[in-house]
Amino acid sequence: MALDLFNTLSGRTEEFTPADGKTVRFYACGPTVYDYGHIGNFRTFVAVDVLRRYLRQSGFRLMHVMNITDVDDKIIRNANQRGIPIGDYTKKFEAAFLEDMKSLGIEQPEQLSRATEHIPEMADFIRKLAEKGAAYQAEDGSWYFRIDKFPEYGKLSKKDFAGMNIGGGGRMDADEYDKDDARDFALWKAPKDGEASWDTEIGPGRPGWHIECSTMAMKYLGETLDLHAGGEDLMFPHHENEIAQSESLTGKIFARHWMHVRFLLVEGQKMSKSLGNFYTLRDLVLMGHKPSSIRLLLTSVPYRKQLNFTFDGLLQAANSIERLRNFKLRLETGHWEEGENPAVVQMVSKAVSEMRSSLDDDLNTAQALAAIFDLVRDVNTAADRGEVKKNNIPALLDALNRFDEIFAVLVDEDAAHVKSIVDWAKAEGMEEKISPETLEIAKSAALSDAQVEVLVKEHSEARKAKDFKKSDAIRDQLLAQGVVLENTKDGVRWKRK
RNA sequence: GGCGCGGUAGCCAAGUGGUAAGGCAGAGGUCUGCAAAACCUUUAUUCGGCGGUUCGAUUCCGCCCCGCGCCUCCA
Repeated sequence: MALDLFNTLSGRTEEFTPADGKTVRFYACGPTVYDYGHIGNFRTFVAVDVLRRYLRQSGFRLMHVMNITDVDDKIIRNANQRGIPIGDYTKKFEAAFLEDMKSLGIEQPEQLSRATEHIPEMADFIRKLAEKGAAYQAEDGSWYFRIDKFPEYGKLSKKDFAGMNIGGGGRMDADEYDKDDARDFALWKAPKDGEASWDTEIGPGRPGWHIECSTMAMKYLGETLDLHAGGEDLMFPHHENEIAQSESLTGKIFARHWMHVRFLLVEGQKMSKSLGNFYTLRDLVLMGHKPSSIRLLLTSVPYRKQLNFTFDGLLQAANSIERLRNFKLRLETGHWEEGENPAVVQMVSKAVSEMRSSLDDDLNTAQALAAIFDLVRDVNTAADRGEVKKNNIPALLDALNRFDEIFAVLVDEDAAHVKSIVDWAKAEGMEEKISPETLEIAKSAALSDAQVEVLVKEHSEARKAKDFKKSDAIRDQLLAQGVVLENTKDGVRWKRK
C-alpha cells in the first residue's frame, strides 16, 4: 500500500514517494504574520499536518520547511500606523501563530524560515536570474521577472496565456507601471519612504512576495522538492511564479508534486470580514470552543473538498471527541478478564488497515474516521457482553494511538491551551470577550493529572468504605475545579470538562 | 466571460455501475448508593430536477436549477 495523492501539476492522483525513497523534502507556504491566524489559515495547516503525520507513520523521514512571511505591504502599513519597526510588529503575531499551531496539535516543521533572514540569498537569486536574462531592472530600481522567458508559464494553474493581454483592462498596480509585460511580476521592490529597505548586491529595497519561497525552499531542500503545498488560492499567481523563477534558474523541476487545500466556508458562505463570519482561532476559543473540536472539524472533511465550518459542526465535533475519549478511558480503567479474544484482535487489525487504506486514498480523513468509529462501536458492544479480554487491551490502545498519531485529538490538553488564551485575552484587555464556557474549560488547567489522581483515589477509598458524604464532597470539589468524576460499572474515571 | 468544484437523511458528511459508510442530534433500552455519565439499538425503497445509455445509475452522458471557488499578494 502506498499513498496516492492528487498532484495539481499533473491534474491526477499519483502515488507519492520521495525522490530518495526515505526522506520527504517538502515546503508548505506559511503565514504572513500581520494578524492572528483565522480558521481558514488553519484548515490548510491542519491538512498539511495530517499529511506530515501520515508520511511519518508510513515510515518516511521528514524535512518540512515552512516560511514565515514577515515583510509585506500589510505588515509595513500596520507597523507604520503603530510607529514601530516591522520586526517588533511581526514578532508578536509570529509567536501567537506558533502558539495557535500548538493548541491545534499542529506539529512544527523541521525548519521555520523567515523572509527577512534570507535577504542576501534572495538578492543573489535575482542577480542570477538577471544573468540568465529572466529578470530585469526597471527605472525606479525594482526588479521584475520576464514571463516571456518561461514558455511553460501557466502549467500549474492550467492557464493559457497565449495572446492574452493580462492587465490590459487597466488594473495594473500604480507603482508597477514600468514593467515590460503586464504579466511580469515583481521580484524586488525599490525602496520607498517609510518602508523597510535592505541594501543588497542588486540595490536597495525589499523582496517581492514570491521570491522568498523559491529562495528558502531551495536553500533548505535543494533544487527539486518532493512536494510543495499551500491553500488553493496560492496556485495562481504565487506558486506559478515560484515555478517560473525557480525553474528558470535551475532548469530543473522545482517541485515534483503540488498539493492545494481547498478553502472552507463558514456557515455556508465564504469567510469574510464584511459578512461577519470571520473567525480567528482565538475568537472561537473565547466563545467556548475547544481547540480539539476545531481540529477535528477541520480534519473531518478531506482536504480537497469544500468544508462547511459551522457552530453546529463544532458542537458535533466536540461530542464525537467525547465518544472517542470515553472509549479510551473505558479501555484504560475497565476490569478485564484474563485471556484474549481473537474476534477483537480481528476488529483491531481491520480498523487499522481500513484507516490506513483510507488515508492512502488521497488522505480521505472522513473515511479514516469512520473506520475508528466502527472499532469503537464493535468493541463497546463486545465489552458489554464481557467479550473483551485483558490481552486485547494493549492492541486496542495501540490502534487508538495509531489513530491519534494522525488526528491528534485523544490526548486532552484543551484546558491548558484554553487557559493560555484566556490569559492572553486578559493581558490584551479583552475580558468581556471571554465566555463563561471558556472559563469553565480553562479551570482544570490549575490541576495536574497527578493532583487529580490523588483526589480520585481518596474518593474511591471513601466510597469503598461507604463514606458517601466524603466521597461526594471530593467529587463536588473536583467538579468545582473543572474535573468530572464518574463511577461506572467498569470502575472510576475522570476527565476534564 | 474563461477555468474548476459541489448539491446524499434534521445537521455534518463518505462512497460505488448492482442496489446507500461514519459522526451529531432525535427516539427506545441497559447499567447505576446518589450524581452524572457511559454503552447498545434504531433513524434515507433513496442520493437537486428532467431525459438518455445499460439487464441494472446515486454512481456514466446531455440539458436545466441551485450553491461555491479561482481568474485581484485572501490559507
